[in-house]
Amino acid sequence: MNSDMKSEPRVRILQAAAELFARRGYGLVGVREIASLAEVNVAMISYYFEGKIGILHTIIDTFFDLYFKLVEKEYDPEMTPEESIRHLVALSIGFMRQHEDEALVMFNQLPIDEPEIQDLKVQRIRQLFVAMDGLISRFSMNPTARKRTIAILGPAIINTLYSHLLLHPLSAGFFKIEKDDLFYEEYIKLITEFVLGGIRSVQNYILQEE
Amino acid sequence: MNSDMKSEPRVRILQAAAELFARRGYGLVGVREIASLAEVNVAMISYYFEGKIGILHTIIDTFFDLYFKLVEKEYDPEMTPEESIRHLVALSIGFMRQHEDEALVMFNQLPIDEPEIQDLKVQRIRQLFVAMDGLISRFSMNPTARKRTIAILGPAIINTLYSHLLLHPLSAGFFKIEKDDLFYEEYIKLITEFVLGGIRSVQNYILQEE
Amino acid sequence: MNSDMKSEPRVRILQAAAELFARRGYGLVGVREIASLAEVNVAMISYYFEGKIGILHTIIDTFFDLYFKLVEKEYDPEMTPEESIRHLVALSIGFMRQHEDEALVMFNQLPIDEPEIQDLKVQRIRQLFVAMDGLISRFSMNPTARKRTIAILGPAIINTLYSHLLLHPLSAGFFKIEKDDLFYEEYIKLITEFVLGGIRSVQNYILQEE
Amino acid sequence: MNSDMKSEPRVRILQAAAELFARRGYGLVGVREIASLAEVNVAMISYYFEGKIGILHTIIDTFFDLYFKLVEKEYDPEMTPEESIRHLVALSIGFMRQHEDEALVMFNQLPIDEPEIQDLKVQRIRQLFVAMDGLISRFSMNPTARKRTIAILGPAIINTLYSHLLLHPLSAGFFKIEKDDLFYEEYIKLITEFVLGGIRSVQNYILQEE
DNA sequence: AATGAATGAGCATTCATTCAT
DNA sequence: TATGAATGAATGCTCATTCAT
Repeated sequence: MNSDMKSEPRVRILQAAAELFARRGYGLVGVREIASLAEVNVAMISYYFEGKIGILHTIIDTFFDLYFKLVEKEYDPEMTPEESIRHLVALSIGFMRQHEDEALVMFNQLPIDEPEIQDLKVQRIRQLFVAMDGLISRFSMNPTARKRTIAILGPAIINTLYSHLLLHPLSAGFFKIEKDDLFYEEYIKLITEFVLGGIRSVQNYILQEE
Repeated sequence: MNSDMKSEPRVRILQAAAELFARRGYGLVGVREIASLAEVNVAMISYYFEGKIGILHTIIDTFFDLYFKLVEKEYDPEMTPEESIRHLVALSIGFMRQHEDEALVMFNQLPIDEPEIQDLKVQRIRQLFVAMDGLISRFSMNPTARKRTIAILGPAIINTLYSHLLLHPLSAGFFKIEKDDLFYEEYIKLITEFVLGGIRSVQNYILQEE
Repeated sequence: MNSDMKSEPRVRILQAAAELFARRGYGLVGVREIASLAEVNVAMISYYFEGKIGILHTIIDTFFDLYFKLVEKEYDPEMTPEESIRHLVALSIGFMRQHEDEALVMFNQLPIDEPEIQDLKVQRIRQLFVAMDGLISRFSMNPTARKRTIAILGPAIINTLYSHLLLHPLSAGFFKIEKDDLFYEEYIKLITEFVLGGIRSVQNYILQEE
Repeated sequence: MNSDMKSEPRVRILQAAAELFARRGYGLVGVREIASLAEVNVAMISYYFEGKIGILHTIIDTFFDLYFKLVEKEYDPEMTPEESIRHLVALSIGFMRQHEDEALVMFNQLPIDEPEIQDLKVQRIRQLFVAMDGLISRFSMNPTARKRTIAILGPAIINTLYSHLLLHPLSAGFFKIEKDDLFYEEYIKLITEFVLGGIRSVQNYILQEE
């Protein structure tokens, strides 16, 4: 038997769905298409995930669970704020590189307002902001400044980190850049400098303002 | 009759579709839903736009046409690079505020790989990168550094500018911030500092490296 | 064109559905089967009736509307109780002969407990009992006796009237009786005597008991 | 373990199926629903009954076997015709009270024209008519009169006997009558008088006619 | 005797689009 | 322009049944 070549059906469905959702959007992908790519019977989708929406639910859930587990494991309270950010940026970009489809699904399907998914997203993004708040709080700021900063910079930084996923497929076309190890090395360096420079700049601006 | 209260059917369809596409994604929105919100007969959609995909096409096209027209009008070659960026950031954020639904459709439906749309997006995003290249070129960099910088920083900056559209609906929930004039004033200031600081930081890093 | 040969699609769907529901039960009949027999596109079923259950709803509604309209038209307050019953029995049997499929659907699909249908049935059967109460009240009985009588005899009489619809397809097989005009003439006579004799007998029994 | 509380799986399946078929109709009930209510694995249904239709087959078969066994045991050739009918009416109503679900399934699923079931029903209902013929034959009638009488009165009487099962759930709602021992005592008395009165009346009518 | 996974066919419904009016 | 009816394909899902264990 070659059954040892395939992973179990449940996992194959998740992988197939993530790939298709990322490329064509949740709404345009049919369950038959997923089942076909995953090489399972259509009925298995309802069997394992209680419907198409359940796959999306599981993808997002798993993505965040893995991410937060990773961050928790790698977090070192001894680091300086700058070291922390350098580490986190590298960590996050590496993670998104490994889970490219899932990350794209997560961010691109964000506006889907199926109630079941909406709740999940609110909860998960909140986790992200809480974590980010902990981080930024270590830069010197008064509480008010910190609140507006996190509310505005939080989304900006998250969006910056995954920018290559969203736009690079297009930009790569113009600049003939391959997304290999070398590219990611460079990407991490530049984005790290960009984010750090951006935060410092905002910090100064706020201090001046007071 | 109150028909004088309504804008013309073609426009009503575009507005209704933008709103629905932004909220629920292109694939999950049906033409009947659009027609119903626009208060037109379903057949009118094929009549005006030759199908559902034609609406998306028109939304993206119009969005970019308006944006580039605006940038062209406002661009002043006498400005210093920093002034240019300050101006462009404010301009772009203001524009996206005015065309929130259309911007969300543009960015969130990016992954849809319907060939007809894909071509359009590649062409339009290229325009964006070309414009951006012209801008960043005025910061002192050698040609190689400039290429990698634009390939990486381009997406990062674009993503930063519209970050509040994607994530703010969620972040606002946590921080109880209303998206009023005051918020946008603050948002433009901080994002401007963030982007400028980020660019300067990357510029320094590249100069050091050489 | 031969379009003048067919009745309008809405009506064809109702007729086809009544026939199939009567023969095979609501649950075993598919919308494709109905559409095929009615020679319409499947989508027309949702278009006209908002789903399969809507057809059943309409069949039951129409059946009762027609019946009550008929009874109302034919009712003559000058008749003696016995004359009234004789008239009603003949009327009802004739009506059910004309609307055989619909009557079978009505009575055989009674146990289906879809909430939307259940409500409808309760309401319609109540109408039937109210009408029956008005009739039986004219036989001499005290109020208590009348209540138990109507509660028990009501269902018995209704069931008696349509007994040939439920069981005759089978009994006819044994006795080689055709359901022609002659049969119905005989059927009406015997059932009339049966019902009248039954009511009189119960009436006597109750008077004796007191 | 509380497994000693449950009857054996085969019986649990039959009971669960009877209840569900009676309430929602054979076609609308799924095997998973039956299995779930019976607390057995779905596969057991095919194992014990060779498919869903096999359950219906068994329910009808068992219902009639028990009924005819009861009638046979209780039948007393010494009784007068009237005594026989009085006895049979009481017997039949009592039996249907005990096997309410099964009786409802039997009568309401009558129109299902699955060939396998159709044959079964024809055979069983024939048994019923034969028995009934034996009974009515003891009222004085010439052979021709007897044939039409049995063909018409047979279904009428059967339908009368189980009328409370079909319509009483609804009529009870209006008259606030509980189906307790007292109700059944009354029900048997009135239905007995109704049936006897009806038969006598038909008998007289036929004698007059000759 | 019993299970959970799997199958392929079928379900009711909705889709974007077309067409005669 | 605008409409309501109509179409055929596709939608997500559930069906009864089977099978290896």
